Amino acid sequence: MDIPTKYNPQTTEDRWYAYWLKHKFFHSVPDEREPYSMVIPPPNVTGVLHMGHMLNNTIQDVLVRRARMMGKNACWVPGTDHASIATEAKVVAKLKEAGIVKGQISREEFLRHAWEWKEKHGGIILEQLKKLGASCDWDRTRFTMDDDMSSAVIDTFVYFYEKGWIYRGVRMVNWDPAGQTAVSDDEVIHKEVKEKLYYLRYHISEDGKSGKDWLTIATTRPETIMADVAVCVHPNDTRYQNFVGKKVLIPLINKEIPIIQDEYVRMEFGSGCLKLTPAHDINDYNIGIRHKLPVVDILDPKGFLTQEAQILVGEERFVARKKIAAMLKEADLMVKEEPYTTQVGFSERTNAVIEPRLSMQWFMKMAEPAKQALEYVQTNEVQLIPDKFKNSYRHWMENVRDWCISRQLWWGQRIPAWYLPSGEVVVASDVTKALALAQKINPTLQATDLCQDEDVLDTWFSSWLWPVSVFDPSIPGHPQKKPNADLAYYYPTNDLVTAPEILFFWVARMIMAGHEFCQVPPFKNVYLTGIVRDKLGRKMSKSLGNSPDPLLMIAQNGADGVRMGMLLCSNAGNDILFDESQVEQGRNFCNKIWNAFRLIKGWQPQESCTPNDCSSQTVVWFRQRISQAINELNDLFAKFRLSEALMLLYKLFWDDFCSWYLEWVKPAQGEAIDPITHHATIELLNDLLLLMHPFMPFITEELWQSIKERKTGESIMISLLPEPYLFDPIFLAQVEDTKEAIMAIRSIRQEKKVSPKEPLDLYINGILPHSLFPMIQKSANISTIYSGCAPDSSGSSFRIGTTEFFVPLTNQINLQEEREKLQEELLHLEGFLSSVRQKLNNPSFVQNAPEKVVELEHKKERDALSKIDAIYVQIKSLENS
RNA sequence: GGGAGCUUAGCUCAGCCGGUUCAGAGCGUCUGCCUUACAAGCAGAGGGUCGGGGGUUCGAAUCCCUCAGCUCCCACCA
Repeated sequence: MDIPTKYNPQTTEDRWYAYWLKHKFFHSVPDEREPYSMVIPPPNVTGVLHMGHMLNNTIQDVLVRRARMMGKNACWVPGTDHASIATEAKVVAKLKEAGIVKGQISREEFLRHAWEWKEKHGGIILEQLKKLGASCDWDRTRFTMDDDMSSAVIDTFVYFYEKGWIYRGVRMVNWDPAGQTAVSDDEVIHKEVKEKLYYLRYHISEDGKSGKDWLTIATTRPETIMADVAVCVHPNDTRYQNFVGKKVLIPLINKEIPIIQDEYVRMEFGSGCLKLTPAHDINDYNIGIRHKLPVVDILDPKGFLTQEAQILVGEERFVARKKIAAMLKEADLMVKEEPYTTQVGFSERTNAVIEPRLSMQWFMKMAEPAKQALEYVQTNEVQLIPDKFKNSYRHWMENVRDWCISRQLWWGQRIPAWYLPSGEVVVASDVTKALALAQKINPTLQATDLCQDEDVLDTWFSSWLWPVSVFDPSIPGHPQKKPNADLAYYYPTNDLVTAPEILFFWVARMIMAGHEFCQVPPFKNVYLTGIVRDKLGRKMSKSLGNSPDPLLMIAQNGADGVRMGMLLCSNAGNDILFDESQVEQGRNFCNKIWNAFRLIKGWQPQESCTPNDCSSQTVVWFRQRISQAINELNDLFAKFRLSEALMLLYKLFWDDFCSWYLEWVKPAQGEAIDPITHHATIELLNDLLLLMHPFMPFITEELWQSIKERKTGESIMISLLPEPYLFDPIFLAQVEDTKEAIMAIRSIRQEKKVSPKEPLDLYINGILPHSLFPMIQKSANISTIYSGCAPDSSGSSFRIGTTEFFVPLTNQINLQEEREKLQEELLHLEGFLSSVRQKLNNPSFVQNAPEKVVELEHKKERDALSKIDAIYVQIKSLENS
């Protein structure tokens, strides 16, 4: 036999993936079967596979492969997201390297570069998914900026605008000075930052001149004082009563601003005086509105100080902060500075510090859609797994704010709004329609008079359509239209696998869009994975360098091993602490499967052989065992407990099949196997491979193809999972007792230093069926098994349930030791008995506990008594010998 | 500041609508083995007063209260 002793994934994986592709096994078209559909959470088009993707997509692949093997028409739609900010940032950086500045080229030119970049790097991540074994329907690959997908986005915008849910307004937004765009609240990450709290001296103005009195004002942002429009104190603050109505001078620029009162101010914070800077702080902005204060904006979109600032013009905001601090000190206007820890918002995409900024943006009203999206989850029409996320989902949906959907970028769907010279705006899906609308306002207008909005839409404004538009992009914006065959068949999808961090801004919004355009939510189950962390619990990140390279890992351990390593430690909703040694376990398991195959492959059945008692009983047992396991598996899958399902298969294969089944049916050295057992074994291995295939697609295909003659075009991945036979739980439990007996005898051998090669006798007194004796004989090397009580001779005894076992041993026995062991067991049993009796003698127990529980205690009592008797007999016989 | 969750063996976790001798699994550890598929292996073994304290109950890892530690989400406190 020339099969290598180690499984080599490299030689098989690419071959089988190509085979699957060639035969279009991943491809799905609507037919009469029950559909099973799923859409991939589209990764960033320019992204690279990381561990989070690995976990996420492994889970999806397991679900989809299993559904396919259950006879369903499985369709897993892949694709990528245009990721407007992230991609635009990358393209800008790339252009910069080539000496091209974004602001100096036209929008069209920039987009040409962006598309070029997308074409070049766009498919990488999808190619990587193939290495993992992902069985996506690649013919359906979508991109959120495909023409028809973009049309869907535009039509959706027009639809909601006409419905009155989209509006335009000046608001304080989260401004990303690096990306130079507004971002939504969800894209702002708050981090704790150690900063300084500066206490500044604002002199009271005496006719525009610096008076002798002054107020101390605490701020973390001294560079914004030039934008101050007032100083604010609490109405109840007696310290400052006298100053209210007076004016102070802004330090350095000596601009006069009023001292006002507002209850927002916290008297105990800082000095109790708050400087109001409406242009650069949301709270100040709101107070400003209440008091009808002006707005002075001193920052440009890039975060540099403007002419308005009068001083430090052209300085970057953080540079300006340092410089102004020095200037204030110099001018003796700095009372003190102290360390201060505060929350600062960072842009998720560019990591720049978010600048609150007033600007004209487009918003979508969320109150209405959120109500419906909440209800679907509350009623479990959309089931969150695990459901602990329901609470925070509800909290978010009940406190949802309007969604800022415009982005000051070029890469994305451009907002379909056109401005008239008069400043009025019309919204339509294209310029022709826009002109028609405009001409209703002013009939003399020409297309050239219209000016389209420069902004694009938030990426999520396209992603929320994903489960609809991948099937039928003509439906978003047109709910009255008849859906095409794909949408009618595949929608709603079954499961969605994604990360909890995008539960709100993606999952919830998909539910909203699905409801609006298809009247039903886009999926039934949402499986929320955890975050992949390293074994120290740190989030895996590029900067920490603690993320292993997934492709390298696959190359070293095989995709099956990696998939298994990921899944073994991942429960829905729990973060996974990933350690590469887990992948080793997966690799080892592949090797185990491989070697089981080697053994079976090496057997040469001989027609003249007939099954012995041990083999036939073993086959009967394992058929039932596998059936029991199938039932358990179905249950675990129904609850999405994938790692437990995998563990069950791991133990079923390694322990039950390899350690017990194969050892029991294995012919003695030099002997041949009988054809019946041989055939049964191949069938059982076949079933095991089928069951494992969703988790470990490659090795199972490789072996499935080799254990039997297969025709071209056949594949394990399109085969049906085995159906369970009837099984007898009592019989299965008896086999478990049999295994325990064998282990006990092995343990005695080890303890008494009796070689496994030396045959022993065994006495069994109890209910174990004789049909199982051959298994004990074979695995424990027992020459004869006697039924009945132990003889009066030296030896070692043990009990399993109420069955007694006795192994006669001649010289090896230390009577003293044996007696002590029995005494110890006796003591334990008596203690147990007394605790049981205590319960039974307690009237309130007997009265209150369910009958079943009381009866159980009685059984415990009887069993304990019988065991105790047996031990007494044993001790007595020890003394006699 | 508000909300959610976690704490069980050296590690990762299951058990938690109270009641099977219930204290479990995998990995790791220790001991003995190159035993005719596999040393990426085989056979054995050890290991936890279920975070601390209190309560409810005939009975608590499981329910309640409290304290401690950790994590995540949300939030406009200069």
